[in-house]
Amino acid sequence: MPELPEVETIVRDLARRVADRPIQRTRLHHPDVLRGTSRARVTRRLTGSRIRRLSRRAKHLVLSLSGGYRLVVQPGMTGSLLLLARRPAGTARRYAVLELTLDHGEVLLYRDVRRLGRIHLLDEDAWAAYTARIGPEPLAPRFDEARFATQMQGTRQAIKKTLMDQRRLAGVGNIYATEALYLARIDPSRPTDGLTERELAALFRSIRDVLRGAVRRRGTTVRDYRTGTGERGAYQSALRAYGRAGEPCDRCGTRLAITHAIDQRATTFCWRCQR
DNA sequence: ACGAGGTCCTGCGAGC
DNA sequence: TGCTCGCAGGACCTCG
Repeated sequence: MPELPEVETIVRDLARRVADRPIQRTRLHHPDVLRGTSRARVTRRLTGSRIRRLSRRAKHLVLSLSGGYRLVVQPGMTGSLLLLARRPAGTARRYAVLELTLDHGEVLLYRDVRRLGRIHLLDEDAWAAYTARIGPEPLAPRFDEARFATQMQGTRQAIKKTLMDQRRLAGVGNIYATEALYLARIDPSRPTDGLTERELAALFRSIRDVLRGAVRRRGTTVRDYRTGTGERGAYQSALRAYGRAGEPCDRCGTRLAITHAIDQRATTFCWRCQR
């Protein structure tokens, strides 16, 4: 669910508010989200340490801790991170996965309805290996057309699937891949290695435009996504293809089509303007 | 190297 | 109203 713009929004909302604060207590309600670590290890490393900073890498939230460890949270489809004045009670406690009690009784809460999200606890070396497996950040100042073209090289799988491959490009998921291809007027099922230099350039621009626009509007809330302050994003009203199957294309009026032929994921597109 | 399909989970809306 | 079915923003795995 949360793709780059959603995770970026959460980080912008919360980074300053959690930086340099102590973790006084750790409550892990669903250890099944842990990967490569155990409840005991997580509790031991978190409790009594301090949050140095909260940042984003691709679609992942990164909590850097004193002591050199990083807690990496992949929100998956339905995860969200919230800073609360006190422990959640009643229905707010439902779906709580990890509760970190900070000072002044405030609680940093990770909740995740479907629990497809994952949590890793990584030391410096493990983090280096983890981040090395992820592709470049599309909004980084140094990321340019040439780098994008290089990342897309050497595969004939559908361009939409390549865009969503986190090893090739960081942070793009189903919504923004769909939108970027619509804006660039490229058929999502085209083999990646068949795209011209010109088409790749158009796609490079549309990816950045779409992601920047979505960050500006604090993300897309289809259902579960919430910002770091618990609000809904606003980019859903700016979507031009995703979720609009059956509606007219805003360029040519043709009804937008939907297919599940690419990686079993919903893809909306205009068969007339996307070639 | 690639595509297909299963797995992890729960909730929701559609249709009967 | 209550049931089942299919689908949902992600990522990992195996198999052929």
